[in-house]
Amino acid sequence: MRTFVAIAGAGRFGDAAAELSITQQAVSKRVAAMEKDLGVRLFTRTARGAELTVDGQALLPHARDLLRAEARAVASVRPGRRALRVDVIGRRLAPAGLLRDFHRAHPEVELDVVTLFDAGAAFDAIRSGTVDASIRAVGAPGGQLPDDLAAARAYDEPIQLLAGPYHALADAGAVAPAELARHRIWMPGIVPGTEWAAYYDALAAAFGLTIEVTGSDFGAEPLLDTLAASRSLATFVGERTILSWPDGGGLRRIALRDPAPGYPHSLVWHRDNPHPALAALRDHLCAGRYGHSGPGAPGAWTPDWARLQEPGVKRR
Amino acid sequence: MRTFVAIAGAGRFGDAAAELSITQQAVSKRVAAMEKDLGVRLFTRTARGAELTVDGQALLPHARDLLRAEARAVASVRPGRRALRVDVIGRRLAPAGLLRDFHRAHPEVELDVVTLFDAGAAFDAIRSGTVDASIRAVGAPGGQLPDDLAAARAYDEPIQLLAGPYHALADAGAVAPAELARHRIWMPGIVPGTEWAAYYDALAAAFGLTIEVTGSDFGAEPLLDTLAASRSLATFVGERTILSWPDGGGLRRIALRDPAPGYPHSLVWHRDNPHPALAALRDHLCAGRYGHSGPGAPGAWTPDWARLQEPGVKRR
DNA sequence: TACGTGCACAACGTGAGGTTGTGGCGTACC
DNA sequence: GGTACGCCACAACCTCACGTTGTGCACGTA
Repeated sequence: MRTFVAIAGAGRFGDAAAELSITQQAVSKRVAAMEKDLGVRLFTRTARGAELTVDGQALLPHARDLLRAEARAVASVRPGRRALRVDVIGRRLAPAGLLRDFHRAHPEVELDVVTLFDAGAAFDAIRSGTVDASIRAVGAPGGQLPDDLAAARAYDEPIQLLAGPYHALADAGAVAPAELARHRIWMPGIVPGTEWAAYYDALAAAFGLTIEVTGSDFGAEPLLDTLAASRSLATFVGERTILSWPDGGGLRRIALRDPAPGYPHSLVWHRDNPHPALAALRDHLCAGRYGHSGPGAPGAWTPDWARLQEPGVKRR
Repeated sequence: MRTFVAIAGAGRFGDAAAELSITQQAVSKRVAAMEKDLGVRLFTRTARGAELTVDGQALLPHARDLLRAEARAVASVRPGRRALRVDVIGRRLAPAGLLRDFHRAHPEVELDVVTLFDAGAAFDAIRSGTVDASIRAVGAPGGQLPDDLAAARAYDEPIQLLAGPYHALADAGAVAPAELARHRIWMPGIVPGTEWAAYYDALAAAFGLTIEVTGSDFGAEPLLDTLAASRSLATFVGERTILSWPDGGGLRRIALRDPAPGYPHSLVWHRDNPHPALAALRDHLCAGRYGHSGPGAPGAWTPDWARLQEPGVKRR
């Protein structure tokens, strides 16, 4: 393809060969092979050089696209001056949605999204420069932020109850967290020691809930399947979580009020990271575009340990 | 890249090897070569298979893009069921703009734009199935449409006068064609026998103009350069023509009125072409979205030979 | 007609990339 | 904790894809 584009630009096999630092004969062979593979003639050979055929004209923009895609692919892993690389806790969860918003707002910023195993791996990756930022809850006991990293609250995601159509609360417009003490909350697959576990531990302690984490995590589909059929089981889900459920299956999201628990997503980055796009991301996420009200705000609730990354709170 | 994507999907070198019909060792070598080329590790090898590193995760979507681009490139020249291929007379002229509009309105339609040498080549290409349609003026003497082709008027593009800031008409809001008999109109590079030549011949005859076609065509830039500095020279330009002029250079477009000459762009296609997107293109272009008023319409002018492709006019 | 220009074909050599065979390492299982 | 298994890496070998040089042919031009 590179040869093809070079010839189309140069107009002569020989010039393209010089550009590619190979012989004219090699260019001729490459074109012959390509034309044989594709089954069409790409150039008309004239006495003054080579001109694109109709098929060649049609192919040319696609060939350029291909080369651009290759350049982007290589650039995405080039150390130094690569695209902004951000870790999210899951591709269907709110942080990925925030990044999609950012990408829509700043289409010029090259963005790569990755998913690391846990907060420790994320912090290590940020400190080593492997990734530029992470969006996750920070401050949980046992998962302290290293000193050379900085964090700022981006989004307190309202937590909702997810229940099937036969559940007692199925038709409730909203429910208070304390009211859930009388119901079964089931969240299989929550790994102890993670920030998720710390958040739901704090939530359970604050409102006297019992959250069952028993059962292996077979993935989202069996969980939703079970929920849809159950009269007593419900689970928590973030407002912006995308459910991989074909048609909804009768599952409903029930808002929590009085207070409304929020999951505290923060942007984490290295204090010394000079990546220009990082500032743009920080501005986008932490400029109050996504609401976060803090634990003291009326009607909202977040864990105590999450308050450090709120605006205006200085660490140390 | 294909190997890389296959491994990322399969999770194991061996499975990817089976998928690609090569040995596991070959896959291992490909990955090793790729990692050496890029200078980064793409997979972490575990006892249960291979997992993507952060760099691998960042690369994966770009690798998929690359494969998609390759598939599109190959498909663009595949005989049978390829993208809709339309010939335009120039990439900066109105027909290309119409196709951009169409692409915006129907982003799902794969569209390839090519440029053929003249009407004869275009008709041959359409009849042979090499291209699906052409947008050009048809009906000019000597360039009759073959019987197996059909054409429909798409757009009567208003013709404007293009003049520099020192030209006598520079500050005229609009001018009548007949008034231009007293001025020099210069259009170098108009090839005799083309539809362009036929159109401007008809225009000159209708309003008593003298159009100078002397001088070789050195491209658009020298022409515009000369125009910008001239007190007496002006040229005709289509309303939607994109001028490759850095800052306008003081050039101004002066509308023509009483009557307003229009250049009659028609869509040409083969009567038997079953390409599904062709119907969509025809609907888009010929549904009156772009005005065309015909030679008899008050205030407008097109050559007599252009009337056959107007709506409601049956051929033969 | 002779010459210059530009692509194609032929013969040839080298190395990229495939194969088979084998070894090391981590995990799981008894 | 020994052992068996699964999976990837290394080594040796082979082959053919692809580059090279040399030459021929077609076309346009002086």
